[in-house]
Formats: sequence, C-alpha cells, structure tokens
Amino acid sequence: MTPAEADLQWVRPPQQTRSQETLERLLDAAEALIAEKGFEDTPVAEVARRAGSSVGAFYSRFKDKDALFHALYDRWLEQATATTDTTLDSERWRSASIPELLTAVVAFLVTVYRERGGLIRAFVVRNHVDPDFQARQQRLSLHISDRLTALLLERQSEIRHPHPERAARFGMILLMGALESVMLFGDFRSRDQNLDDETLAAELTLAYLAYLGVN
Amino acid sequence: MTPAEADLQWVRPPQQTRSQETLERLLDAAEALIAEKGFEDTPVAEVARRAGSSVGAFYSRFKDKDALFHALYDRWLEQATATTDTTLDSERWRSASIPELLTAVVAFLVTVYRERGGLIRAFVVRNHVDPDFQARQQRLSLHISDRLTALLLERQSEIRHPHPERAARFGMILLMGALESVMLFGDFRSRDQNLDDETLAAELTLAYLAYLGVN
DNA sequence: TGTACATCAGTGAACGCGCGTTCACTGATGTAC
DNA sequence: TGTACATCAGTGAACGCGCGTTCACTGATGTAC
Repeated sequence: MTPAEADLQWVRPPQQTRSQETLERLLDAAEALIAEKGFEDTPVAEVARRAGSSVGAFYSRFKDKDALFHALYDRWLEQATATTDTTLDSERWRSASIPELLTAVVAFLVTVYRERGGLIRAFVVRNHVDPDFQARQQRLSLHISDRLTALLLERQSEIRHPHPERAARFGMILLMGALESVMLFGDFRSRDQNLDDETLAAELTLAYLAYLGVN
Repeated sequence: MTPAEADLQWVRPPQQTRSQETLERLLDAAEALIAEKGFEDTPVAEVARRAGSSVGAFYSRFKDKDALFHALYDRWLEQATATTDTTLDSERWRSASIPELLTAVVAFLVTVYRERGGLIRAFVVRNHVDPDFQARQQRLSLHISDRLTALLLERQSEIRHPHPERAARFGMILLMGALESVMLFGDFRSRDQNLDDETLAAELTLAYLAYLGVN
C-alpha cells in the first residue's frame, strides 16, 4: 500500500498545490498540539487556528476529527516502519552478538521515545481508551517485535531460555511496557532514583539479556 | 488516616442509615460500570439509575463526578494497602528464599489483576490522562514497591546485580508494566502466543529473578 | 402520646457549557472555445 | 488573449448533542415540649 492509498482512507486528496499545503499545515499543527496536550484536549478549532486555516477547511479535508488522528498515525507508521526496517536489517548486524544488538536497539528505542514521546503517548492513550484502535497501533509494535525476534533467533545458540521465541517476544513486552511507564507516563517508581536515559537503557538491556539467558 | 477521614474529602458523610445505604449502592454501581466501560463512558445518570437512586441524590453525596472517582480510589487503596501489608509481611516470609518469595508475589499480582482488572484499568487510564491523579495512584504502587524492595534487600546476598536496590525497584517497573500491557490492555504481542495466567506468572518471575541475578 | 417544626434525603426536569459538525457564502484556480 | 463557467478551496457563525450540574419541590426522619 503506497502512502497515497493509505491516506485515501482518511483524507480527501487535495487537488491543488494550495490545498496540499493547507493539509500539511493542518497535520503539522495537529501533531504539535496533540503531542503536547493529547487528542481529546485538542479542539478542531485550535488545530485550524494554529495552522492558519479554518474549521471549514479542516472538514473539507477530513471526514471528522477521528480521520485526522488516523492520518497522523499513518504518517507516523510509515516513518517508524521504514526506520525499523533500516535499523533492524539483518545484513547490518551480520557479525554482531546478541548483547551488541540489544544494546543498540534499546538505546535507539530510548532515543525515539525521548524525541517523539508526546505523539507516542497520544497513540498509546488512544489505544487504552479505544480498543478498535488497537489493531492499528499494534501493527507497529508487532512489526518491531517480528524483526527483532528474527534477529535474535538467528543467534539462538546464545540463548539459554528454554523457549527462545517466547522469550524474545515476551522480552519485548517487558521492554516496551517499561519504556511506556517510565518515559511516557513518568513513573514515580523511577523519579526518586535518578534514572537518566543512559542508565535506563543500560538496565533495560541488562534485564532483556538476563531474561533471555545470554552471557 | 481512618476511612472516615479519607472519605471526608470526597463524600459528604451520610447522617442516616438510609442515606448510608444509598451511598454504598452508588459506589457499588459506579464501580461496576466504571470497571466495565471506564470512567469517561459512565454518565452520572446511569450510575444513579443502576443504584436505584437519582441524579440529585448523587449530588447530595458527591461534590462532582470526580469526587466519586476519588472516593472509589480511596476504597480500593484501603483494601489494596491492607492486602499488601498482610501479603508482604516480613515475618511471614522469614524462611523463604527470593525465588519462593517472588513466585508467590507475582502469582498474587496476576490474580489481583485478573479479578479487579476493570477497576485497575480505569485508574491507570485516568493516570495517563490526568497527571494530577498520578500522585494519588502512585501511592499504592510505591507502597508495594517499598515493601517488596525491603524484603528483597533482607536477602541481598542472593542478588548478583551490582545495585540491588535499583534492581529491586526497576524490576517492579518491568513487572507492573508488563502486567498492564498484557492483562489490562490485552497486548497483541501476547495474543498469538497462548499466554495463560500461569505461564505469564512463570515468565514474569523468571525475568525478575534473572534481572536481579538470582540463581 | 401527639403535634409542630427542622433537617435530612431524594426526585427528575431544566439548564448550560464545550466542542464537533454543518452550511450558506466568498474567493481562487483551472478549462473550454 | 479574453470571456464564461465549473470546480476547488476557504471562511466562520450557527447549530445541536451529550452530559455534568442545578434547583424547586416532595417525602421521610428526628427532636422538642
């Protein structure tokens, strides 16, 4: 599915350059506001105002407010999937051990969560509130999980856990769950301890390795 | 703080038996509806109807809809704190090793999440949407974390992680995060694999032990 | 034991606010001949 | 190259829905004498 086709579901395609630009300003404005305040707390009128557009213009592009959110998610999904595929390309890690691989992957995820936390939080919150959205949101997590699991299973001999695939996948759940609670929802449990990003990444990597049973 | 004092913040105390009963019916109705549909999707009118009461009666007990939520949380906090203190009493585990201790604690948490998942989910969602609520919600998690950490540190010699306290606390984050994503928000990453409660508990325990560096 | 009165408890229709969505209208861009 | 017309793009006030909250009123319970 090309980006154009994907967007077609949510956005009426613009015919002129002018409206294409308006559309992009709307998406950018929405992303900034939603990353900051969340979807529910971002009125359509405010998105339009920030984009230097109008409510009517908004509705001539988007069927409703939800379509905006889906369009934003599509944009994110496309970027994130491409980045994942580049980062987790099998060739690239040909000579790496599991510890080397996981150290890099975890550090990468921490960076992404740090940089795009607001947007990711909005997606996660939506997930938690609207089960229908889960199928979409989970496409990305599942994709990352698949890629990483494949890489780990290529190095199965390093893994002592009795069920390597289960461990690889469940380790991802532990990893993502902790990232969410620490980086997206500022988990109290970490505020006292001064968990900077580096320490966080180190502990997450250690935990994943230990659980897999890798030396 | 006694229950009565705690409630005082959120609930106007009833003067008669009749209104005491109404209050309890309102709380029970609200808890059931909120556990099922979440707080935002539960209108006050529906709570009143289900309790066989009326909207006006509701507002003569609660300042506003939020006060209801806080009152529910107080009820839950009281139960959960008491249960935690009983379960994690130092005496009770005097002769237990860390693996024995964690196996029991994790199994216990899985049971609680299974039985009270709906209500816990409502609290967690609220947390994610309303930072002001975090301070309250986190009281409980922090309490559990403190208790468990204390027990683990009494057995510090079994722990190989270079920073035992950090590991104990961060292990709790991993544990709780995974419980949330698997049991509250039905994580896709686990749907394919048939992760029943027992397997989940076993993997969580294993991960925690491995991370701590316990044999 | 009965009566008057105060307070508590409860009812549900009406109100009002926030915000998503619509709509009548103006202006801009493209096309046919 | 100019004119007429169709379609696209944009505007923002007005509408309407859902739901939290209020309020005028009725009924129940407790207290004083």
